[in-house]
Amino acid sequence: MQTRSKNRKEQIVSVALDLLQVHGFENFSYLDIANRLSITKASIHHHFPKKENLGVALCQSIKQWHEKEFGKILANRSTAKTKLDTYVNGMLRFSCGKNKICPLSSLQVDIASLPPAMQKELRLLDEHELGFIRDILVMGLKGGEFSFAGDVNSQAILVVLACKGALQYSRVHGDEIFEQTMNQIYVLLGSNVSRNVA
Amino acid sequence: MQTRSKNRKEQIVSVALDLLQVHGFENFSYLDIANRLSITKASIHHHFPKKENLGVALCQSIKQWHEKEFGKILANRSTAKTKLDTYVNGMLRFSCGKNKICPLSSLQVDIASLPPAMQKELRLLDEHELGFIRDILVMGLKGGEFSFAGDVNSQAILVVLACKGALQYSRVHGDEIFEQTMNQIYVLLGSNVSRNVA
DNA sequence: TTGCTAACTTACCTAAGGGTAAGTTAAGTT
DNA sequence: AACTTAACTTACCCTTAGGTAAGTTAGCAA
Repeated sequence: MQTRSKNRKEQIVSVALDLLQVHGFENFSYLDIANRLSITKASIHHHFPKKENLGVALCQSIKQWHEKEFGKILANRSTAKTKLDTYVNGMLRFSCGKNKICPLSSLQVDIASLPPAMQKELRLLDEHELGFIRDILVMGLKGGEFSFAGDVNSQAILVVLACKGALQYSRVHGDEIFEQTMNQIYVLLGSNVSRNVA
Repeated sequence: MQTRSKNRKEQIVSVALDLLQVHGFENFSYLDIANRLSITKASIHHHFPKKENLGVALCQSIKQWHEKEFGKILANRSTAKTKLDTYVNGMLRFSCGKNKICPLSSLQVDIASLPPAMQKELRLLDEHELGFIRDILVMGLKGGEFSFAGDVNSQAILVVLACKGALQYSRVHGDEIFEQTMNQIYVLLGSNVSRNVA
């Protein structure tokens, strides 16, 4: 038998997060988690009776992580560009190592099959992240670091979409795509680069 | 019993495409398709012995559709902006009606679980689409319609990512997000709008 | 009309998924 | 040492999934 652990719940959520980023919520099973932790399926049901419970816990865990990291980034006395960079390279790339996608993207795709409780959590998560990016963009605009046309909110959405999309794409087409796309995003945020007119 | 149909294969692929866009490849079953067509599961196995076969057929069907539509758009004597618009509103939005995402996005997310044959097809599909968008951007630059900084190829990736992402996002957060994001993309492509400097 | 072929159906098999019930055992509390 | 609690395990259940085998039937061609 296995040694018991007090933080088994966290371990389960942690493994589930990893599986979520690789296979999606509907495509991993309690058995997958159990095998990785060398415990039984039923043991996971003890901590999370239904998969929906695990799913909600998963969302909340992501939220806590977001709150912590976003807080750190915003508290730092750094430029908007640096903040964005920390988000991209410190959070996105780090947590979404090779062959992983952003957990929120993963959930979004499965939205139609997710229990309502998870849908609700996901919406909150997305909005929270979006607000964070918007804050950075506003800061960058005010400080003269960024300069772009159009609405700030729309631009924030675009930046988030593009980061996630680049991650998703690079899993299929290789890592260079990510760098390339991120560079282009920075360009569009308005570093004073010469425009590409014919 | 059901009346037999010669184009059953196409019917199956067509239903599968719909299910792919709503639930993802791993999350629909032969039974789902069978029910919609009022035939049996085994009948589908007759046409597509393994699900992988159906998956490859699905990819090829998408490819044919792409080739046809891309061809039409490029042949049209219209502006680059109009071409892009036709792609977005005529193809993406049309084929990805409410609560659907782009089939390629759907497959990308599941890439880790897909059989190699499908992975290969997916890569081809992505590259084909990317080339199409790049052609439009190049045309727009040459004609003076577009004006943006940075590399054309990177910008093409960004545009594709953003469109797909907007579709994915709007399924979770409502339809307005799509319009909003698409507008912002057009702005970034360099309509001569005043820049948003503080 | 006969006969071949392809589109089916019925009836299975096996594995895996989520989930439950009841028992076991480790560890802290009094 | 006795009691309680919570972390587990074993052993199930039911349903769905992909897949197969063998038979049936519709439709076309000779």
